[in-house]
Amino acid sequence: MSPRTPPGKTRDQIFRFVRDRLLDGFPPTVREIQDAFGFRAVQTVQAHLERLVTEGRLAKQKGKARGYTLPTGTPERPATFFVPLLGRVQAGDLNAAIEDCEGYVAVQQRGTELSRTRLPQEGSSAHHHHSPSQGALFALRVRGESMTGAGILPDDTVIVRSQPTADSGDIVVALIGDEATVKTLRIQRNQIILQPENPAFDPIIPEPDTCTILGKVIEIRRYL
Amino acid sequence: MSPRTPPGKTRDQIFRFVRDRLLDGFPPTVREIQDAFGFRAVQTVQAHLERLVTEGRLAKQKGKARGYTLPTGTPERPATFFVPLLGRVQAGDLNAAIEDCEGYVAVQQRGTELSRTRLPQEGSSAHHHHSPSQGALFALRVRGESMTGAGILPDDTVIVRSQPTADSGDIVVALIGDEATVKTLRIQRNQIILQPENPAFDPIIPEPDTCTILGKVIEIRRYL
DNA sequence: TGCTATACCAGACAAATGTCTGGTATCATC
DNA sequence: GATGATACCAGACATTTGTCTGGTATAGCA
Repeated sequence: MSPRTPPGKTRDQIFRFVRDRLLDGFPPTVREIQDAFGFRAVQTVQAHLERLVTEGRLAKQKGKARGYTLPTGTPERPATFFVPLLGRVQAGDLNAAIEDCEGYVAVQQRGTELSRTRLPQEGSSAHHHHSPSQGALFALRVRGESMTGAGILPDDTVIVRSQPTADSGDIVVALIGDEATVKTLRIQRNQIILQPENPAFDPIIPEPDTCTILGKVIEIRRYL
Repeated sequence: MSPRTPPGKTRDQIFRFVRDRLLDGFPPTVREIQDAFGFRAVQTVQAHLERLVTEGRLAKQKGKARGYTLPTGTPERPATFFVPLLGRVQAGDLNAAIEDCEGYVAVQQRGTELSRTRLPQEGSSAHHHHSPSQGALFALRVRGESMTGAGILPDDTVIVRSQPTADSGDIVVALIGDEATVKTLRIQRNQIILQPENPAFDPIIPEPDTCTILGKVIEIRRYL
């Protein structure tokens, strides 16, 4: 029999082990934990895991292999999913651009977008299509210096939530003619103004029906 | 028998399903995939998975439950892992800050950092500690306006690679006294200067041995 | 002393899950 | 038509893995 450890200490180490494995994307089995700690009985591990669950530090799916997870919805591990990084957006055809994207970017669910939570159980249905419907996310590389005043530099990546309208003051991606552009949206007297955040650029007041709002920028990233 | 699908299409959807599940941190079983797609035979799924592996789109651990993983970072789909988001960094004790972090941020491997890949197989050993050793990543929330000129605003999140030194011109996180700060590093005549990117702030020329470079900023994020 | 809680062990059972063998059907190509 | 490739099905088997029952030992406490 292995030497006794102070109450709670082994359990704490087990928790970290499991947590690390979960963050690595590969949940451990009870026997893997057993081996890692050198226990000679599975039950030892299960007792610890059971307590970790009752303490709320872990969640489990009964009977499932590798069924331990971090409790859902905790800031410890927000849901993560992939959004397509679009190369160029041609006139209106967002669907095509999404099908034919440059790659995918990992985005984490944030507090305000609880609506589109995707639980592991729901999964993706078999014939699920990426669609730029209301609420879908995509990523876009920024061109030009028109938004430097808002801390958006050329070559930054913006994460965009598709929506046909936005509030005044939101940073949006709009399609003017054939080109997608990032600007601050201003609405004055029912008129749409696309406002650059750089004194060297002039506001754009698009003719009606020549401008489509693709969505609202919800995140900005820069890779150095 | 279900209707036939065009060659490769079903497989592509299976790949996405598996990939999404992996990013959610819970690899699927073959039977879960089977159910999700409505197949009446497990073998159907396994044939697809086998091909995905030979095509290099998936990797697997033979015989293990939920044994499918994404292959180590291809440029198309870079490896994604979670780095700790530190609350406050107290004097020198980065280890403690990492142990006691606010949460985790999903970061994708980028071209230059091939060195520190952590494979699922290596796993964590039982008594493995997170250590901010050379190359480890962590995230930090930016305070203050001293870097607005570089497009880094208050409350932005920076992703940092731990390293004890950096090149002149790099944006770094440095520990001065008790406080962690983000600045541009300048080295002139063997002297270290921490340069704000905001005319309202003065450069910091730290006394020798009162300044530790925690690491280099490799990514910046802003959530709107 | 007895009681309870904790840490751990031994061995078995049962469910989940990976793997296999052998089949049908459709499509394209020679 | 024959051939090969692909998509799919049916059912079984074997391993992995979760779960259970019953046990020892140590520590703290009334």
